[in-house]
Amino acid sequence: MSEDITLEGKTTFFPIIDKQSRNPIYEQFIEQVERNILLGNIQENEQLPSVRSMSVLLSVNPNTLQKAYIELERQKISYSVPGSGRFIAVGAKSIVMKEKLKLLEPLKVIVSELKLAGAELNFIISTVKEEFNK
Amino acid sequence: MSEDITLEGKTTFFPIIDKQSRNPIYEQFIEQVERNILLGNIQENEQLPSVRSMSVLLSVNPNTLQKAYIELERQKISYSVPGSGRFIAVGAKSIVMKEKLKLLEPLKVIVSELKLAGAELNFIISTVKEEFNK
DNA sequence: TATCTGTATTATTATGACTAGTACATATAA
DNA sequence: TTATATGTACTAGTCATAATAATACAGATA
Repeated sequence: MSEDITLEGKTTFFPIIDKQSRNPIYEQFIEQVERNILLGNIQENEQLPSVRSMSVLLSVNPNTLQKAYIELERQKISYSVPGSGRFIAVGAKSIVMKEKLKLLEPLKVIVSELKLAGAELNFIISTVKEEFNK
Repeated sequence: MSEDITLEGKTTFFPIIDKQSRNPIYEQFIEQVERNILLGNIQENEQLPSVRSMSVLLSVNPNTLQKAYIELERQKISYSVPGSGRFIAVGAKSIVMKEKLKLLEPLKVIVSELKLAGAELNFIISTVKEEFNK
């Protein structure tokens, strides 16, 4: 979903945005930042590309990216220094990890729907195992 | 999510629509029809409420419901007889069951994201078991 | 015949995502 | 100091989709 690039001397990441997707661009962007934090591609206190430079890279309006950054700020995943730049917060990874655990809820919904559709427990579990060990 | 009612002598179902939801009304409606088929609340060849009567029940525009019905038609879950009414197709339940198995894909996505977030396999599996046996 | 049913069409409204343009204050480096 | 890059804020406009509104027509049935 993304590849590393080098930008102005700072190693960073290059999100792939699908403008045709039903998911809003700003949500896709947040998703990829979080993903790269988990992957270790983005470290604490590392500087993120500015709204303006990223908007050029992705051919996306700066406001769209600012919206994404504001949401990351709200979640304490990054912090901004006016005039200086935007950085990954200390503890960002653990915050993302905790947030991702909320995926257990949609997981439960899917399991209950699969059960209703007649899927067997062992079938679901083996699917989970297979995917996990991939 | 829904409760049984009796309408014009025909036992049917009464979908609960959340107009504030991000999910379109017509998708919510389809979801509940499918759910009630799986639950056995709607049988094969059973007549569905007409676009007009259902629109009154749900305080929703007839066109919105027609859109939902057309999609159910497309999936061969129901069929319509102009002038007569709309009915659940033979084999509808098995079609819905097959369709619901597509939920395995988002299930896999969630599992891989949970893995990335550091969740352990046994933790995921016990969550699945717990939900399944609920 | 009256009334129910599905079907089709056009127009309008509401909302959210996105874009466009501008402005201003702060931090940093030349 | 000055120039430039940064974040921030604001207003307006575009675009697509969902939903509504209103109407019309044809088939089935009591």
